[in-house]
Amino acid sequence: MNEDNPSINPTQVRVAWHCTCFNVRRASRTITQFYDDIMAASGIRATQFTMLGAVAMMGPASATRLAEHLALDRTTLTRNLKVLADRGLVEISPGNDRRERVASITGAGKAAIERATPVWREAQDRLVAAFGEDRWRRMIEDMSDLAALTEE
Amino acid sequence: MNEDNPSINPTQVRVAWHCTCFNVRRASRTITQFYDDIMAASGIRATQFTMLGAVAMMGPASATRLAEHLALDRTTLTRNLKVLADRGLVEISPGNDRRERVASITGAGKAAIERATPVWREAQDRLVAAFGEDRWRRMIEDMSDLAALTEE
DNA sequence: GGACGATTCGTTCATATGCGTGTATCAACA
DNA sequence: TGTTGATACACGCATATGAACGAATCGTCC
Repeated sequence: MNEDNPSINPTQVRVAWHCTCFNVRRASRTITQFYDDIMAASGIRATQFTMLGAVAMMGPASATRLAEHLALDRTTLTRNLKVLADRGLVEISPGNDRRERVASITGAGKAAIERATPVWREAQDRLVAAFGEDRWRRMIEDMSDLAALTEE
Repeated sequence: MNEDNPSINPTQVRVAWHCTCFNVRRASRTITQFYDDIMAASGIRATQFTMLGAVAMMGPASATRLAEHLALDRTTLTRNLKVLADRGLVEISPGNDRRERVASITGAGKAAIERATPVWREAQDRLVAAFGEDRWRRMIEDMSDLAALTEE
């Protein structure tokens, strides 16, 4: 490694503040907290709400299929799912293929979704109202397209 | 908890796909990987590049000040900084106030920034080109505004 | 029916993220 | 000067994220 202590060009450093990755990660942090604060009373976080919804919607589904659908690493999904399984909100059972393990929503999981939906909606509505509905809709599409673009 | 196994309204579940939090987190994941894949050869990740840039730009700065600037929890920042400190890219030293510990960039840290900047720029340029420059610029502003809006 | 590439998954390692609790220090005030 | 509220931090707990490696299983082709 070059150790000769080169001086940093301030412009070069400052330009990093336009980094797409930094901006999207920062937004991800603040928005997650915004949702989690409002959803705290429901007992589940925004990330878990998404995961539960995916399992409920896709029915009994393998980890690989759920992961692809959420653009999430398979191992990450398995572990996030385990947190929900430990709380009895989803059930992990063997699939037809003996390699597969499929996840399905439980009664408690459905109840948790029902309970969390109003607070999720409150968070969503407050954010959309504050940001402006048209602008919000446009940004969701931008984010979705950007995810599709950078997903290999 | 309500255990009577209510049936889930498909519309209600599907609506979660419009969740701002889900969309921004998914984009965060795919974009981070996009940058990290391209930047892999440089030896530092996009998150670390941001952190190094912040330390370089803000000079010797306390964890609290850096954290506020990056909209990052202070404890998260301390630990992320430790990874860089263990590799000799930043230095943690006591500040004037004996409670404080300030971080500053090292020679190796500056060299790492210099080395990583071209590959970071390649990732950034490729993404901007693929997404469209005007649309990209607008989206960065949207994300920045949204972060400001949800940051309390 | 066995060899082999492809698929599905688990495990381990490392990083990223935030919360709660407790401790040291500081600054200001009675 | 001693107390007291505020500040800056470390540490432990829990979750979220992905890479690398390896094991089990499946399907296919000889």
